[in-house]
Parts: sequence; structure tokens; C-alpha cells
Amino acid sequence: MVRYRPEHKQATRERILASAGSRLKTAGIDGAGLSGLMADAGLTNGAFYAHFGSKDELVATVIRAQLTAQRDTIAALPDDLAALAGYIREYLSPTHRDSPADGCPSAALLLDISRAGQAVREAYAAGIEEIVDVVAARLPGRTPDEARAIAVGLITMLVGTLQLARALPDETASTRVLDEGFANAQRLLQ
Amino acid sequence: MVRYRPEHKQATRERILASAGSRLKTAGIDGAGLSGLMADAGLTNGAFYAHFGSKDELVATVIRAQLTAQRDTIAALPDDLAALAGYIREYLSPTHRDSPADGCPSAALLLDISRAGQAVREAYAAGIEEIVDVVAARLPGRTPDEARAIAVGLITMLVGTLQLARALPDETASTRVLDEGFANAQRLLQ
DNA sequence: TGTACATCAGTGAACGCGCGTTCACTGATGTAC
DNA sequence: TGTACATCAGTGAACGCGCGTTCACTGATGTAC
Repeated sequence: MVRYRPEHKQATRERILASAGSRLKTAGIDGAGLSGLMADAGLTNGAFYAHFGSKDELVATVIRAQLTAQRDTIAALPDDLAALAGYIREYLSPTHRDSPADGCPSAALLLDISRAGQAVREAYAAGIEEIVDVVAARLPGRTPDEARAIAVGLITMLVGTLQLARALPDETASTRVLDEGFANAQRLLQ
Repeated sequence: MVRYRPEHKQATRERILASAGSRLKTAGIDGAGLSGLMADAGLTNGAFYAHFGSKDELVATVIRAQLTAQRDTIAALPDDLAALAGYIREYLSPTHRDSPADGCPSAALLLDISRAGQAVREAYAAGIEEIVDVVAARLPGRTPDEARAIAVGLITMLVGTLQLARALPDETASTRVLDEGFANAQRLLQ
């Protein structure tokens, strides 16, 4: 006497997660309303609580999923510095700057996360640590501590650079900041 | 037939600007309500509109004031790399991490600014450019373009590092990120 | 094979709340006489 | 010097709005017979 197949509800949940990812990264945690993101998923607001216990629970789940996807993308790169540099060049591109909806969750949400509750911050901490590890593993000829420190430096600088580029209203100045960020990333990798 | 001395209103405006600075940097632009920040200044919500035309106008004014103060602090440092390193060490200290209310406006508000209106973003752009200039002027033995690029790299990395340290719920991990940030800042200055 | 019907994913109105903003008003100030 | 009073900084209730959350309900599904 089962009405829907289990895959049906799972698929809906995934749709909510995807639309929430875009909305959250574009408008921020507070700026993304549940009604809006449920509408993006083709549903109405009331259906939300059949899938998540609260907005906080959704946010924590979305952040974890976003960071896992980002880690997998980096882990799938060819294991050489040229591939890493290529990834950084794309990260600091006008395209990425102009489309936060499908971009880096840290650049789009880090401040919101620092103001969020324990569950959200723990989900973020677990996810970003995996990314630090995966980046550090690609920095050859260094002690593990050094590699980790440089990975953290690279990540914080990329995130800060993208945030700054997004804040500047002048497109030329903004693109210049992206280019300077790329030069600095290479300095850090030397 | 003048009731209050002009200094009176000016002093009140300054008090609002100061309390708004703390509130905005702690709770974010959306999280800081006008009633709350007016109460901090010893006033009630209604008085706000005798001093500012809108919340957006206040935010733009506060951001400009915060960045000008930060630039003046940096400009007042002794003109040598040791003094700059000392400033960076304080910037990346647990004290600064734990008290955003009187800390760096970029670290506390950069994402909020990128989501804000034109006026706020222009106020930020003007202020951060002055800070980039003042930092670049302290990097000797480089072409102006190189010095500027490194100044931007330094600033974006410091901002990103502080944001990350504030987001991590584990104090030990957070402090480690601050220390790694300091090591990376020195790498960039070499 | 056809159909009754139990299930439960999804609907959409309603809730209390805090927000930015407005506005009729109050009352301390200090000048004019 | 003393006092009436015009000024306007500040008060605080009210507004419409969108938020997260709740809940009585609807209706498509697919199993049981």
C-alpha cells in the first residue's frame, strides 16, 4: 500500500537541494526565502517541511553537499601544478565572478556561515577541511604542515579575491583584482 | 531662535554612526535592525530619519567612515616592513577574530556589501582603494603595479583568513588558520 | 484486467514576528524681549 | 535678570511587508482484490 516510489521523494529532495544551492549562493542565507526556493523546485512553501526539519537543517545540508561537490571537482583534476593553475584561472574568471549561483560556496556564503548556528558551521568546517586536504596533496616538495598552510593561504586568498571582485561596481577595477589574484596565487605556489 | 547648538545634532549623528558600525559588523547589514542600533546610541527608532534618509544611506556612510579610519591607522604606522608585520600579526589575532564589532569592516561585511545597492558598493570601492594605495606604498623595491598587486593579495588573504577563522567552530582549528595566514602573509611579502 | 481506496507528497492560507519607514506628538532648549 | 515661547531633536505607536513555520486539506498514485 505504498503510494509513491521511494525514488520520487528522494528526487524531490535533490531538486530542493539544487535550487536552494543557487538561491543561497545568490541571495545569501537570510536573503533566500523558503517560498522562493521551493518555487524554483516547482513546489509550494508548505511542502518544505516534508523534506527538512527547519531552514537551518536545509542550509547545513546544502553547504555540505556543495563542498563535497567542489572537493570532487578538484580531486578529479590531473595531478600536476599546471592543472591546478588552470583551475585557479577559471576560479578567478569574470564568468565565475558573475555567476555565484553555480560557483564556490565559500566565496558566496562564508560570512553568512560565520553568523549561522552550530550545525551550519560544523557542516562547513568538515567540508572545507576536506578541500584543504585535497589541495595540500597537490603541492609537491613540501612538508605536510607547509603544504597545508599554503593550501589554506591559497583558498583564503581566492575566496577573498572573488568576494572583493564581486563587491566592486566598476567592471575594469574588478577584473584587475581577479588578474592580480592570479599573479598572487602563483607567488604562493612558487 | 535656534533651539539646540549645531554641535548637538552632529554629536548625535556621530553616536549613531559609531553604534551602527558595531552592530553592522557584528550582525551584518540585514541582521542589524535600526531599532537596535538606535537604542545603542541612546535613542528610539523614530529619531533615525532626522539624521539619515534611509538605512542604505546610513550603511554607505558607515562603511566610508570605517574604511577611512582603517586607512588612517595603517598610514600612521612606522614606515618599515616590521611595523607592517606587527599590524598583520594583530589583524590575525584571536582577539580580532573574537571582536568583529571593533574590527576590520571588510572581513565583517564584504559579502553583504557585494549584495548591497550601488551607493554602498561605491562607498566601499572608494574606501578600499585608498587602503590598497596606503599598503602598496609600504612595499619597497617593486614596480608600482607589482606593489599594488601584492597589496591586493595581502588584503584579500587577510580578509579571507579572518572570515574562515570566524566560521570555524573549533577554537584550535581556527587559531591554526590564523597562524597559517600569518606565515602566508610573510611569503607574499618576501 | 478493472476498480476501490489507503497512502502521503504536496497545497495554500494562516500565524506571529521583526523589519524599514512614517507621522502626529512632546518637551528641553536658549533666544528675544 | 526673568520669563514667554518658537524651534526642532527626539518619541513611540502604527503601517505594510516578507519571513519561517504550522496545519487542515487535496488529489495522484499504484497496490490489493
